[in-house]
Amino acid sequence: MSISPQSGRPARGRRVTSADVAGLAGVSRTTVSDVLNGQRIARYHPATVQRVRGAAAELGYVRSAAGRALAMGRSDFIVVVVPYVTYMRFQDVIEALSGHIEEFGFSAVVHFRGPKEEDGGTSRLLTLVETLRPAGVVDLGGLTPKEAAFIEKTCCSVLPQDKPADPNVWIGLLQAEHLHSRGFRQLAYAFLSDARDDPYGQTRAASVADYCEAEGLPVPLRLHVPIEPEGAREAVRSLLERTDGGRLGIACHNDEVAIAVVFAAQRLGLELPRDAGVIGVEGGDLGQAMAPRLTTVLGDAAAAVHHVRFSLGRTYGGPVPTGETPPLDQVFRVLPGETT
Amino acid sequence: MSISPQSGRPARGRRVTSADVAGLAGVSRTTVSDVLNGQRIARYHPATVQRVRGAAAELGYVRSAAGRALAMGRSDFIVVVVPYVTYMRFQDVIEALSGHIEEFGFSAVVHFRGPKEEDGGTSRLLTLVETLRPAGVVDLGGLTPKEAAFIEKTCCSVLPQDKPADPNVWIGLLQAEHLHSRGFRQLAYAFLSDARDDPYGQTRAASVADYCEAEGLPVPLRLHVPIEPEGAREAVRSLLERTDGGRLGIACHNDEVAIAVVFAAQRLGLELPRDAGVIGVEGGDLGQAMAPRLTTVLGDAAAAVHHVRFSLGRTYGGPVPTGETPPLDQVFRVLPGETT
DNA sequence: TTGTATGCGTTATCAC
DNA sequence: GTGATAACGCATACAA
Repeated sequence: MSISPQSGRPARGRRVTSADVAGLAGVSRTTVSDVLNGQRIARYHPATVQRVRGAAAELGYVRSAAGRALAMGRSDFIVVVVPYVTYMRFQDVIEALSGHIEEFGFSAVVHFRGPKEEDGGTSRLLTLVETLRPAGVVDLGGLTPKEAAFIEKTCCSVLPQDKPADPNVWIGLLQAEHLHSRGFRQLAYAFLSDARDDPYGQTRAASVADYCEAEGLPVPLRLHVPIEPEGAREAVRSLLERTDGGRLGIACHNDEVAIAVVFAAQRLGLELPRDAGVIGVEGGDLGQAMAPRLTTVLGDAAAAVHHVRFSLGRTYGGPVPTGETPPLDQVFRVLPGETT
Repeated sequence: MSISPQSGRPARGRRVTSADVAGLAGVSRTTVSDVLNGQRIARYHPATVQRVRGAAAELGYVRSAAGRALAMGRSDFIVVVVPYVTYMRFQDVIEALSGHIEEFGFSAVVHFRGPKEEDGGTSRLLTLVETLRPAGVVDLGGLTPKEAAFIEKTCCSVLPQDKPADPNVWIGLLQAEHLHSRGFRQLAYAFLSDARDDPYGQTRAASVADYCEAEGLPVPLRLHVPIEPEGAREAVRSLLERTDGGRLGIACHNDEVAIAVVFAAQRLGLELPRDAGVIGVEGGDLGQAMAPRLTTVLGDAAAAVHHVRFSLGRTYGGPVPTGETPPLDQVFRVLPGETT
């Protein structure tokens, strides 16, 4: 049994351990652990606390994730699962989410899902989760119920637990509502024609369909639009052939698709919004910078993930977040342009 | 001291450990470790190897990252550092990178840098690195030399070690070259006007400037373009005031900026490419779907990060990757549109 | 209020 | 060829 250094600095090259801090501060490792975790800080003499903190700072001590995870049975990481979708304003979401997660003392680990990577017991995600034993998993969509159940059972909670009105439902609704309010009765949903599975698009399209049914509008048409002039024109043309010639309101998967549709329609001799209406989503300012200005659904990334903060607070009992979760109708709103 | 289960299945609820596998297979933990890591597999009896593997599979055993990291001194994670830039085709890069990383048996942990988050000893990144003790760090740009040195010193290697011709240099060069070849002699670089620090933009602008100097062109102008109609128009107008009226070639930070510039120029009565030229970058197909079709620099995300695969192979001595790293002029190329 | 002993799951060293 | 044992760094129940 080697003698742990009871005083002085640890040998250079070795990583600083809590024993080193304890040695420098002249206390036990237990004390160091308690103080640095703010566990039972009240019980210790203030001077002791200061000594420990000073020693830790002086040595540049930082807890080992490995040791901690091993002892506690789970790590301080929270895995953020990003579905396999093309999502323009994506970094903003991650940024906001990371902020919330770190506020609770965790570190965000972003995991991008691959194409058609479901179940199969041995998916990358499941392996990561079993390997890393994270404190939690934040689902940005695309997690199958089976997977979620598996994760919950084997290791940790999946947030948000209470599916709080999927934002995609709201987005589809806003798009349909807006188009209808502008006098479009025959609606269509434009998917991004792409290898991606697009769980978001499915939900939004379904939401549009629900709106139409509720309002007594015809069943919405569907089209798949590639981001490329000829393909987009083809898609729109084939769409027009399927209509009775009435004014068509097209809800698009994102602003990229919307832009492709707008120019395809123009090339086909349609005039917007006289002959057809187009609305995008994701509030890229991009659509606003071009002509015609694109009508779109503007989203506040930070607000959109705000409810995760509540889930975190509830699950990990940290400081209760202040402020209310913004209602969805404040998170997303229609930004009227010149295409509807 | 509790008796470890020497046979039978482990208690339900407990996680499966290598001792469980050892028990079921009737061997020691050492053997399990060796076999499952393919360490000295030749020395063991084939039947033993099979028994161990079978037991592991049956129990659904998966190594604990924590235990492994603790014993080895470092984890099997590789941190991918994403700079604080808006990067349209960003998911593709991460995807390709993750693929490479997992090919070597590591897991990718994507870390997004925040705004103005440099040095300061206690940055999020440095904490993560010291906490997680990753096997390596992949720098997508934005890591200061000081930070890189610190990381290399305290824990692990930073890839790619041999800065292989920064792609951004190449991008700037391509843009400048193309504009020049279309007869534009007075160039300008359009930054994205945004809170982001934009290490990419700086490099690209510098590259454009270098080209101009080498070719005897006037020093390129600079402008900052917000993605929004009025602001963009203002930026372009103020740019025009600073020129002698000659044809202006504008290299843009990305396609978003380029689109904003194109429409701003149109609104100011300029006709492209007669009065001015605009070239974007990032090869969003987006620019191709609109009118006028945008001239842009098309990039192959997978190819762009291919050199990281080599760095990985060199550093971790895994299977030597096959195929050559594609030269930069195959990774990026100009896609001519109607704006130059 | 502080120290001691033990376990977490893995890998490495060495004895058999 | 295979097995026992000692770290690795931290947290925690328990003894003092």
